[in-house]
Amino acid sequence: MVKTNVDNEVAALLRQAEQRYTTGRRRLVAALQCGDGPLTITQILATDASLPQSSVYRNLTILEEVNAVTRIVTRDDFARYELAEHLTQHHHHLICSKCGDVADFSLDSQTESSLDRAFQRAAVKVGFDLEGHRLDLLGTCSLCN
Amino acid sequence: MVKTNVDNEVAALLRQAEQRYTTGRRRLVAALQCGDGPLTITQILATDASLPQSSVYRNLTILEEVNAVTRIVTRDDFARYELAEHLTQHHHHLICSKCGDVADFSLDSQTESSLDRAFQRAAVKVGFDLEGHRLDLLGTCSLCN
DNA sequence: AAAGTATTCCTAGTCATTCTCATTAAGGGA
DNA sequence: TCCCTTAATGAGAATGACTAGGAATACTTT
Repeated sequence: MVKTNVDNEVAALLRQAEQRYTTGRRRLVAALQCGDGPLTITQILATDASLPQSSVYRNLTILEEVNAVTRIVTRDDFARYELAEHLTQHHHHLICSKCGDVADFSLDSQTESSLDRAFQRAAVKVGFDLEGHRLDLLGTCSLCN
Repeated sequence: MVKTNVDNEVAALLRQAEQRYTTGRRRLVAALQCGDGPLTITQILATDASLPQSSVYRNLTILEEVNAVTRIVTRDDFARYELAEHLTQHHHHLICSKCGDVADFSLDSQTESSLDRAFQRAAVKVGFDLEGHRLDLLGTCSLCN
């Protein structure tokens, strides 16, 4: 299953950094796989009440350092976390300006690669060394309108 | 001049909301026009030392409500502010992952409009009411590499 | 099983941001 | 122009998401 693969890959990433894949970290990764978009700390704690807040913060930091998790900041005043793209797939975000929720979506690969070329051109022009991009669509989600 | 136009438009936006365009707010708008990208509170205070911190925060909030200013959150733990797009022009951001600085850039209008169409298609598919988009290029700025 | 680490998780900070409220400025009417 | 009402200011205190300290606990290796 997908879950097992992700587990294995996260375990490998942690091992490379001489970190353990403990029960708490497994539960954290499992919680992140639940939502269909990045989750806030509060949502994570709600998903798995056995996780203590301070450990969630610390382990998310470690998982981010190890490149297993990505931290996302929208306009709310708290961060959201999701599994890194190489563990899932390249995608973007739909951000609801009413409820603040964030959901995933993808563009077809043709659009995506023409985007990449345009971005690369723009970056080179100003001497910027391009590593990636971030694309968010802003509007109102289907639940809010 | 450009400056005068922006001033007039900001004044109109504030008046619509029954807010005054006071000296402090004028200085704040002037400061925002200085950088070639969104500014942090610290940068604003450095640009115009006569502005008191608490007023800058409050007035930025008001200017944002009135739609004269946009608040931007990157991965740093503090916000950046810029004049709203309708007061300047549509643009995107180059975010340096080393120093955290944010600079503006634009795509040619052809690329931009094909982007818009692709986004609209993706949004419709999931019942999302699209209002705008946000595009950031991540990498290293010319000063940092 | 014991020693040596890595990890947990409660607690107490930290710091960007927001609130409070006494003071000051702006705009309207006489 | 001079009040007069109301909005805006600004210095300091409070808030709240997040982080650091450190004693207790869980692995791992021998």
